[in-house]
Amino acid sequence: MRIEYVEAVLAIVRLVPAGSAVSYGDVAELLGTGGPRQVGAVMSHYGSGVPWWRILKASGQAPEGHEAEALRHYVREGTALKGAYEAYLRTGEGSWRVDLSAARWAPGDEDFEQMEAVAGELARCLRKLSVADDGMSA
DNA sequence: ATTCTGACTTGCT
DNA sequence: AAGCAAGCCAGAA
Repeated sequence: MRIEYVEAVLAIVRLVPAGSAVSYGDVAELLGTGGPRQVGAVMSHYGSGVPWWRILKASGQAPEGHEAEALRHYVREGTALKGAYEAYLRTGEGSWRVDLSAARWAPGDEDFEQMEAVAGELARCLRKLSVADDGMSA
């Protein structure tokens, strides 16, 4: 995992406002590089410093192993939820999910600008690196 | 080079 | 709703 890629992912995550969320696949798409699993890998290893709970599975399920903490954030931020989350808060039992159809982040014009800047910079770095690789193999 | 693994997704049961 | 298989992208062994 290139450090440039990690930084790009984290930059996108920081743009997601409280109360909303996007899927790993969404981030990958915005980035234009890699896939959902790459984004997941970045969050797994480097996500502790950003609002990681705003990035989740396309199904709306919180990241494995962090459901309880994520739910606290959702409730505090007023993120749209569906299912028996209240019961989960009390007993730790029951299934619930983020209602992505309602909470999914809709980037504004300024957001697009920043994302484009991030994606562009990443693309530039990766292009440079691939050129270097070609040089090595030749 | 090959195989395994994973904070993923989608489609099918 | 829940489980499963396949597809997917990359890093690690």
